[in-house]
Amino acid sequence: MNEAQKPGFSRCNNATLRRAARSLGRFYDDALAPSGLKGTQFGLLFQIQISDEPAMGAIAEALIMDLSALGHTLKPLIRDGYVETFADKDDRRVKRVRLTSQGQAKLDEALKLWNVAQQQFEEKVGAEQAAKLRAALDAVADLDLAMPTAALRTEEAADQAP
Amino acid sequence: MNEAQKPGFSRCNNATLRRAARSLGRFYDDALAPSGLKGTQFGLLFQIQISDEPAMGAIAEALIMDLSALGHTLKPLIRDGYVETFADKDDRRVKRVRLTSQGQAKLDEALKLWNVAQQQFEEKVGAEQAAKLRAALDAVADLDLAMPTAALRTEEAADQAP
DNA sequence: CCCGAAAAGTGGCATATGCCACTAATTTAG
DNA sequence: CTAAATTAGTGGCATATGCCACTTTTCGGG
Repeated sequence: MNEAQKPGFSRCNNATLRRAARSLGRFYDDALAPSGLKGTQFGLLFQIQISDEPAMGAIAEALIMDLSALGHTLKPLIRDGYVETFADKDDRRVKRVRLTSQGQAKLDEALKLWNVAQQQFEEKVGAEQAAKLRAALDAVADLDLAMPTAALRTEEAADQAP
Repeated sequence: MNEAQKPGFSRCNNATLRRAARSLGRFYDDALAPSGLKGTQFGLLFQIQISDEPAMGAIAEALIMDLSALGHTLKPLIRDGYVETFADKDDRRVKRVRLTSQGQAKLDEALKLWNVAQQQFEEKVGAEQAAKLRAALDAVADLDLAMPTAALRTEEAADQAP
């Protein structure tokens, strides 16, 4: 097996990324623990806050996550009263989401904890370095990746055939 | 709210990392789909292969994942006959893991698919850039992060008080 | 040799994510 | 305007991960 053929000591970009995500995830989770929120929930609440009563699809797109996954993830937050949903006025298919006042308060509380973790992290790797890393990750996330081979034959056909 | 206090447009290192992981994860999952393995399973099988009948704890440590999580993740692979476990000769607490011949075959099969995805990715971002990114991610994963405040009072005490 | 502390896993419970099959509501052909 | 195609979500099923409470073994003193 030649060099290019095997993941060397984890040459797999995906495996490396997940490993780092697990590691950093635990750190942020620990930091946010006092608030009772997980890092993912914090991120989700924040995304909702900065958007204007976003539709579920909009959130899913922004976070590059499956729509149904978003629905699942949202449930505990709705159950705990941090978030509420309501139908769009013009398109009844669309369900919009917003923070409740309780959710806003919880987010504010978590934000303080988040700041500590974030600063701790940036202190370790350097603010500039961290910014570069985030930029690189955003670039990766927004890549237009698609398998060129068989699997997507359908899609290709759709593009090439009338 | 001042600049440093809010995650701007996702200034959260953790959120950015997870977002990228979801995105890239789907790409690799799609690529590996024909083999029936998920990206995580592929990575786990690979890790087992390059180790010498590793103990579960060793695998968990290498992948920076919770030991119990590893146990859960391993179940489907054992169920499908790709992996088998056996007790360590000297320490009955230790459970070692190895690929079955079937697992080895499956890994070889998946490796071909992985190569396509990996090359596709490196073609997009550049091999050097990808290597740098992996290095940065490994560095982040191996950071010795710990909250300085209350939560770890115990640990601090253990270090300072005899 | 016996006991309490430490180490390695297991099982249960909860969240995180995805895919697929469906349902409801819209939009677009004809 | 009506039927086909598209869009937005939901619910079910399966894997991914973590934490906590235990159980089983070891190990380190007395």
